[in-house]
Amino acid sequence: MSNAKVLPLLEADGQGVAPCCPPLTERPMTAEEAETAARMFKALGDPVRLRLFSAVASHEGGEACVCDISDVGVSQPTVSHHLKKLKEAGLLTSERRGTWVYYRVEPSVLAAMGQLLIGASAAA
Amino acid sequence: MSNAKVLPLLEADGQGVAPCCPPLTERPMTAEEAETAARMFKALGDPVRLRLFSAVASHEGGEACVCDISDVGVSQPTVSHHLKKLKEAGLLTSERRGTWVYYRVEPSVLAAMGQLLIGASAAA
DNA sequence: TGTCTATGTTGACGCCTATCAATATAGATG
DNA sequence: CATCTATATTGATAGGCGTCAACATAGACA
Repeated sequence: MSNAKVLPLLEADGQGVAPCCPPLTERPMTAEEAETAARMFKALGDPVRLRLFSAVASHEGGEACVCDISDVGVSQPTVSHHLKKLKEAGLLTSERRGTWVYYRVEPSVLAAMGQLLIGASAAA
Repeated sequence: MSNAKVLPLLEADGQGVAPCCPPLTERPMTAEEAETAARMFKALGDPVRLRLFSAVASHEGGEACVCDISDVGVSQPTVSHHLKKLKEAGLLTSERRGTWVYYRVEPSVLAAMGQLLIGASAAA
């Protein structure tokens, strides 16, 4: 039941997800939209988290065990802390398989963020 | 001489600009790449800054006077502070025209950030 | 059950930052 | 020059956050 919650940037939409906000350039964001979207940008606003996220996103299958990505120059508790933040921001999901925990990036989240910045582009 | 400096995410490339980093999903980012890119995400990671940025980006001509966008629920010094941060992050440039100061968004920055998230997409 | 490995949690510490009031600066205009 | 408006800077304060050591938890395996 680790990942039952809905991603902050996205809203449940049947079986898929839909972006929360219009592109940045379309109209001024409302306070609520900004609150939601900023949470995600904030999550990527730390160099260590960005490296962890990139490590997961670029790993084969779009998922990686913590042990595969934890070589980022900080202590193990700090890695765990950052992965938790990325999870809370809706950027990663996790699943335990035996001894290891695997983190996975939701492709639609990347697409939604991209649309936020650019406008029309690839959908998940 | 307000905007002589080069944008952090981009590198000077003749008269244009080129992205600093490969897409997040291509390979794990290096520490340096992450440091650079995180600075920009961090700048957008505050709700007030995100609203200010969106207000400028969505304004006609891609630029706006401070007086046009400062209705975001915080004091005038705070608005000024956030605009400065966005400028330091390379997301906005500013120019004084008479009594007013106009902020402008660099389109290539949006494209670069989008590429970082999605991969191939629109170039400036 | 005991032990080992992998990962998460807690508590503490120091730094960063968002915010505001007060003040300063720049340009326009009288 | 005096004054008004628009924007920036300064200084102070409170809360957030990144980091680590110490400890806790969860599976695997003997």
